[in-house]
Amino acid sequence: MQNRTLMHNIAEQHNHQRCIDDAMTRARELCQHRQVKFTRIREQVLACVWANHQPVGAYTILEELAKDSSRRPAPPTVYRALDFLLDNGLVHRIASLNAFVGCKDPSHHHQGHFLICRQCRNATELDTDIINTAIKTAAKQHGFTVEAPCVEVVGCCAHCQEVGGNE
Amino acid sequence: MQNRTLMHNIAEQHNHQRCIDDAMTRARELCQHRQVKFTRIREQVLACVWANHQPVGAYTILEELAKDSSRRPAPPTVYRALDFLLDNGLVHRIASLNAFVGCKDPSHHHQGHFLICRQCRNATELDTDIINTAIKTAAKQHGFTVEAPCVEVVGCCAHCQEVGGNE
DNA sequence: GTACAAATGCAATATTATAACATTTTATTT
DNA sequence: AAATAAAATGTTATAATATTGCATTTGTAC
Repeated sequence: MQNRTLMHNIAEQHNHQRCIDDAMTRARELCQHRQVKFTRIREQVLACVWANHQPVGAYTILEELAKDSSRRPAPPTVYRALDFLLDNGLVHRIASLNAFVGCKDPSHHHQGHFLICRQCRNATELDTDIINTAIKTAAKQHGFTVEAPCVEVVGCCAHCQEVGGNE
Repeated sequence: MQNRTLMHNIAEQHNHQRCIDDAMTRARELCQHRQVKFTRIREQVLACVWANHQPVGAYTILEELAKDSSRRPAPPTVYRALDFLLDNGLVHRIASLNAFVGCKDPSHHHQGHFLICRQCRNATELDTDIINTAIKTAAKQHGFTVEAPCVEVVGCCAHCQEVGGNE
C-alpha cells in the first residue's frame, strides 16, 4: 500500500529513470572535472541512493550491494563511499533518519533543506533561500554565526494529502 | 580550555543554578498539573540534562546515574525516562547529535530550533517564529503540510567568537 | 487486601558507525 | 617495464546508540 503510493507518486511527478540517469551522469562529469575518482563502489552506492527519493540507510545500501555481487561488502566499504559522496556534495545525510539521499545540485556545496513525507517517506530538497535567510536573521539576534544549518521538516506531501488513506 | 570557555560563558550569561532550579520546579508543577508522574528516575535524568546547556547523550546520562546510586541502570531505564520527558515536552532531542537538551518552555508542545556552537557545544533554543514561518512558506510552495520541523544550526556563538582562540 | 495499571529491572540484541591494519589497485617516477 | 608512492578497498573487530521482551516492583483503584 505504501509502496503503491510511492510508485504512484514518483510516476506522476517525473520519469524517475531519467532522474537517476541524470544524477549519475552529473556525478560522473563532476568527478571528472574535480579529478576525483568515481569508482565502481561509489557509483553503485550513489545509484542505490538514487533508486528512489526515500532516504536510504547505510545498511540497506549494504544489502543492495550484496545482491549485486557475489560477496558481501563490509560496513566500512559503504561508509567510505558515502563519505566520498558527502564530501563531493553528491548526497546529503538526513540526521533525523540516519539515512542518505541524493543531492539535486552537487555543483556547489550546500547543506540542503528537506521536506520529508511521513507517509510515503519521500524527501524533497528545497532550493529557496527563505529558510536560510530566516535562520541567519534569527541567529544574528543572538550574535551567532551560522555555519551549517540542518533543516529536516517532517509532514505530509501534496500527493499523500490528495490520496489521503492511511491517516 | 573548552571547559573554561563553557563555564565562563554560562557564568556570564546567567546564574545556572537558578536556571536548573527553575527548570526542575517547572517540570514538577507541569507534571502535577498534567497528572503524570515525575518519578525519581525521570527527575534525575532531567536534572542531568539540565546540568549544562550542552546536549547530552543517553549513555552519558547513564554514567551520571551510575555515579549517583550504587547500582548502574540499564539503557532502557534512561531511554524510557527520556521518552517520558520528550512526550511531555520537557526535553528536546537533537537528531544531529543523538543527544538531549532541556526545553526552555515545556508548557506548550513544540519542536524547538537550535543554535549549536561548534566550539563550546552549547545549544540555544530559539523562540522566534521567523524560521517556522519561512519553513511553512517554502513548504506551501510544494503543497507540503508541515508537522514537525527540525532545525539544528551549527555555528559559532557570540561568546566563542569574542574569545576566539581554538579556531 | 486484591486487582489492575504503570513503572522499573534486566538480559539480550538490533542498528548505526568507526578504528586499525592488511591488501589491492592506480598513478607516478625512474 | 620495474620501483615507488598514494589512494582505495578488504577484513576484523568493536564502539556508540537504541530497542525488544519479559520479569518484577510500585502505585492506585476497587
